[in-house]
Amino acid sequence: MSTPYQQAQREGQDVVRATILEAAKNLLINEGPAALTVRRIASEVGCSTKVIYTLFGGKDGLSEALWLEGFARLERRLLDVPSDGGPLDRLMAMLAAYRDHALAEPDYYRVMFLGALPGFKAGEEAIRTAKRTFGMLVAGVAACLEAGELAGAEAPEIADLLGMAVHGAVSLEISSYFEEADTSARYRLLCTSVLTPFMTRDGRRT
Amino acid sequence: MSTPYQQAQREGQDVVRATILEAAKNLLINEGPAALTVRRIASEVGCSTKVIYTLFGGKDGLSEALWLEGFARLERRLLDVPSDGGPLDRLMAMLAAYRDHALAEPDYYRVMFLGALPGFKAGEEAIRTAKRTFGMLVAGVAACLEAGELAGAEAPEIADLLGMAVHGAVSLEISSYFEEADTSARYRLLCTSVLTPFMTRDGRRT
DNA sequence: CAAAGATCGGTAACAGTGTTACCGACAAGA
DNA sequence: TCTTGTCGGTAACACTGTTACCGATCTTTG
Repeated sequence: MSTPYQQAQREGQDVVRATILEAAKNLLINEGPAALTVRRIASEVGCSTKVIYTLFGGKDGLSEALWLEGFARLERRLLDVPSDGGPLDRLMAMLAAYRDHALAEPDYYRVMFLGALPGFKAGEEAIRTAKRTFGMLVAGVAACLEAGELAGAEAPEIADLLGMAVHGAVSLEISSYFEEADTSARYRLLCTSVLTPFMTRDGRRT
Repeated sequence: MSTPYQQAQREGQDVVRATILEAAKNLLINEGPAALTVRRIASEVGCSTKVIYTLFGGKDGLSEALWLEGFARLERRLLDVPSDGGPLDRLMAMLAAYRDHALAEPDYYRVMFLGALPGFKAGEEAIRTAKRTFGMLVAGVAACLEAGELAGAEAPEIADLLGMAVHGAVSLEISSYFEEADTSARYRLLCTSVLTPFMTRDGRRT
């Protein structure tokens, strides 16, 4: 029960919503999370702050939209990882892609994992999305288990270990806690170290 | 060249400074980083906001004081780790103490490593303090290398790996990204996994 | 077709935040 | 004693997220 006008209006609102979100994304990437104020975004798209409140329900809604966008980008990046070679090679490539993505757009990583948007707490849909993205890592580990290149624990367990280590490495690197140049080799070393106890003779040969 | 009055005044300022810092610490632990506003702290100790600016030079100065306090607490905790057993046992105990401390006072950990105080960037002294605390971990690893319980890399390199993994585990656990109960065992598993590639036969026997 | 009702959005305000200009009170030095 | 200077309280400024008001526009009704 909706007139064509209502439908058009709703579509128009979707366009406006997308435009606002686009402005917010540019602001986040170009000037960092501190620039993400309601007034600034409104002035960027040339509307009043009220529009953001009716379309996003406040800054938290906008924060959640950016959160989801960040995970969507990460997911796209992980899906782009080629699957030449064995499952273990692919898993390592996924871990490398995770770091590359975080370093390429660190402010998204700050929004997703470092609480860069003060006061924002992820809602239900956001958490489901995060778990789905993390599931790609679990699947990568499961493939290695099936192929016999890893063994000794369940896939979620190993994926948890990888997730923790990888997150620690990336977040410290983003915060520039370390200052050495060869961070990439150290990252690879961390990943292989975590996986070593689960490597079979088959896997080690690779 | 200072009159007794000036000295007394300076000591009095030190007392006031300590009082304000105490109020800030209580506020941080009891109500979290969001409650740390200049006006709130001033009203807590019953003075004007101006005092905080003259004694700390703004909120950043107070943030840095809290940061230093957090590292001091962590350092005390790490120094309390008993040294019964071999160096590797002690290293593992230090890693466990690191997590215990972070989980016991998570808001301090948020201040130190998760940027809970928006806009605050660690200064020179703060970074030196952080490096000194991290040096305790390096020393723990070095002891293992000397005792022959670890081998295969330099102490700072292994300590970096441990630091990244441990930080990732703790920060994800604080953010309650995982929801399982047995996080302690998983943490131990992560630590041993990272160390496995560097364990000698001697170390493995323990 | 005109009038009543509803929804959207712009203006301007409110309650917060960090920060500072002003100004009175007090002690040090001439 | 009088000037000088420092310290601190008051009140403001610029900024934040958020919302009450109110005019404009569209839908529905008589």
